[in-house]
Amino acid sequence: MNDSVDASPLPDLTFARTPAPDLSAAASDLRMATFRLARRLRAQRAVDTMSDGQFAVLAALTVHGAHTLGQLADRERVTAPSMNRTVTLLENAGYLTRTPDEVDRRKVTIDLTDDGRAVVDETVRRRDAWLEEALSSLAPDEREALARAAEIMRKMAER
Amino acid sequence: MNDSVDASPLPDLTFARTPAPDLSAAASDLRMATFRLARRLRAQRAVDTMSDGQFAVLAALTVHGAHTLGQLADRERVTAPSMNRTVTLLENAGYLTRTPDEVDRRKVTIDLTDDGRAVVDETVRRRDAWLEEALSSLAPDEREALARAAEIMRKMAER
DNA sequence: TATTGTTATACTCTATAACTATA
DNA sequence: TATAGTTATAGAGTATAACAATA
Repeated sequence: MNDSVDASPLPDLTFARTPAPDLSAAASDLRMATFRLARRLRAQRAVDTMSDGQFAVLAALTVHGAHTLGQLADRERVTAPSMNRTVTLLENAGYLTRTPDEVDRRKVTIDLTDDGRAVVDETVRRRDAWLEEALSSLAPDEREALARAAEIMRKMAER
Repeated sequence: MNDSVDASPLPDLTFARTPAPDLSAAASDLRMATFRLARRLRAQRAVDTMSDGQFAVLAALTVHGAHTLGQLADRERVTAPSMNRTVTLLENAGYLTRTPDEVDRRKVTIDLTDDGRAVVDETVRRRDAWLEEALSSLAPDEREALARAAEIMRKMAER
């Protein structure tokens, strides 16, 4: 276990707020709810010996296709040596492959193996299975409220 | 900088889902929205050289008061030696104090210093300030939808 | 003996600096 | 010279095992 799945990296802080009572209470509530649900979701994973950072690489390859090392490092906002290490671990585990670029021989193309794809699929399946179960036990109008909120939250996150 | 503030530990995966189209699409949307907003919020912090794990300790002390080492380790789901190391770093940085327990002299009481409290306050202030700003630019009915959703999300996270 | 905290040691993930190969 | 990737090295965070002090 390399990863405290249900720990609290960012605890949900309930504080008395001072300015603009309506908005600030809403902000605190939304912050707490977001962190708690994210933590709960993060606890669902397919290979629980895999770190978030490793899984993020597999997921990026799934969503955006093959990358060079530098592209992966940029996307995940880590340095090239850090990404290199992560990629090496994933390569050794059989989840991805490194292939020299035929055109520019300084580059390597990194892509998922079938096993790597399976890990991503299974993790996503577990997370959404848990969420679907939770959603199915809600009232229809509650589900609708969440659907609406999800759209707004994504818009906010893009600010 | 010890911490990739805006990296993507758990990328937002958009997949074609197979079963129960309504619920599964809703689940994917909510998962994505939750992770994105959480990531965006996490990027707001007072001391950007402080890890999430260190901040979590300060926040726990703020919310729940003084702890023994064992209590902190249990709360954050790490081992006692790990927590001991984190506490030592925070103690050296001047954010908390260790005091031997007068009654049971095996124990130590760990509590915030004024500096530690200031870090927590400032981080929470920044996060909520960002959120308040974002909320204030929404339509009133959107804010209402988020408020309702926050309540439901908290309920779901407790499952 | 059991509990609480600490130290010893090791492995992962991160970084910066230096190096190799290629453009 | 500049770029892409890698290797060398070090610090932070995690763990398990062993130890010291106290109950």
